[in-house]
Amino acid sequence: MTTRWLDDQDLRVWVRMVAVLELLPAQLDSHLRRVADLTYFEYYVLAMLSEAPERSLRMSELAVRTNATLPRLSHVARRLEARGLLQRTTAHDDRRVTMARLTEVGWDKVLVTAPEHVEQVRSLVFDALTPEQVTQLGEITEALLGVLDPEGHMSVPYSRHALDDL
Amino acid sequence: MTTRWLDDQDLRVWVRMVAVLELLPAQLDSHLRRVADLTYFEYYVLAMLSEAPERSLRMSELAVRTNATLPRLSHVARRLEARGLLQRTTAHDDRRVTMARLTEVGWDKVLVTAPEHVEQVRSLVFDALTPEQVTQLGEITEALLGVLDPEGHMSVPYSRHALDDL
DNA sequence: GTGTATTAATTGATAGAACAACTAATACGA
DNA sequence: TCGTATTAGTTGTTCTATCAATTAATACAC
Repeated sequence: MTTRWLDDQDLRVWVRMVAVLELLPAQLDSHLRRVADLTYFEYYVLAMLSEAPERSLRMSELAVRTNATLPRLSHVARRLEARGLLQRTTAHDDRRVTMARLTEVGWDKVLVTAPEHVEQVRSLVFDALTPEQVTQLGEITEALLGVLDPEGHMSVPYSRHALDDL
Repeated sequence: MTTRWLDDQDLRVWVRMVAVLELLPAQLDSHLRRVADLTYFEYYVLAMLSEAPERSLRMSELAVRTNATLPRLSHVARRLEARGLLQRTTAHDDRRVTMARLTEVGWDKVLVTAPEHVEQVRSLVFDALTPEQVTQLGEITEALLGVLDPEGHMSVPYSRHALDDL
C-alpha cells in the first residue's frame, strides 16, 4: 500500500487545524461550565429545543440534531430533567415516543446563557477574522460537511431565530 | 448589558462550524479506535513523542503539547505503558521529573497507524477542498490560534518530519 | 388474531475525563 | 541548615461517555 503523504503546506495547515479542533470546543465548554454550569453538549441540547416548535422534540429527533446516540441523550435528558430544565412526556398517538420539552426554567436558562455564549463565540472566532475570511470559512465548512454530514442532520435549524443558534 | 448578536451570515457560518467541530474529531476518533485501538488523544500522545528527540519528552512538556492536564496525561501514560507502547523513567538530574519515551513497539505502532490516519485526514478534509481553500484555511486557523493559543503551545513540532504530523 | 419483527427509549456496566488531594523532590530565604 | 514554598507527578473520587442488554409498544406477515 503506497501512502499519499500530505505535502508540506497541507501539513502545516493540518497541524493548526488540529489545534483549533482541540482548543475551541474546550474553551467554549469551559466557559459554559463556568457561567451556566452546563456542558457544551447540554447547552446544545437546550438550544436545539429552544428553536423547535413548542420548544419540544421527540428524543430520537433531538438525538439526530445533536449528533448523539439515544443512550447518551437519554442519560443527559434525565439529568437535565432532574434539574428542572426540561420535561419528558409520553406521546399520546405512539406511546413508544418520548417528547422532550423545555420548561420555563429551561427557557430562562437559555435566555440568560445564550448572550454570554454568543459573546464568547464572537470574541474567540469572529472578532479574529476579516469579513472575507468569514465568507471563506462558510464555504470551507460547507464543503467539509458535504463529506462529514451528507444528510445535513446537524444543519436542520439552519437559522430560524437568531437567539440560540449554537 | 446589551448583546451584540451574530448577524445572519455569521450565524449560518457558525452553525456549520459547530457541526464540523463535532463531527470531524468524532470521525477521526472512531477511525483510530477501529484500525489501531487507540483514542484520538492516545494517538496524539504517541505522535508527539515520535517527533521529539530520542522519541522522548518529559511529562509536563508532553502535557503542554497535547493540551492535556498532567493528571489526565498521567492516567493515559499509565495505560499506554501497560500496553507496552511507551516507557516512563525518572530523570537522573532532577528526580521529580518523569521522561516518557516511545518503545520500539510504540514506534512501530505509529509507523503502521500514521499512514492510515493520514489517508483518513486526506479523504475527510483535503480532498474536499480546493487548493485556494486550503490556503484560506491555513490563514483562518492561524488567525484563530492567535486567540486560542497565543503562546503557540500546540504548534511546537511545526513540521519537523512529515511522518506523524497529527 | 397470534406470533414475530421492528422501532423508541431506558437502564446497567465498563471505560475515560475532570478535579481535588496527596506524595516526593528541589529551591530558597532567614 | 532548617523550615517553608514551589515544582513535578501520581492517585483517588466523581462525573460523563460509550456500548450492550433490556423493556415496551407498534407494525406486519401469515
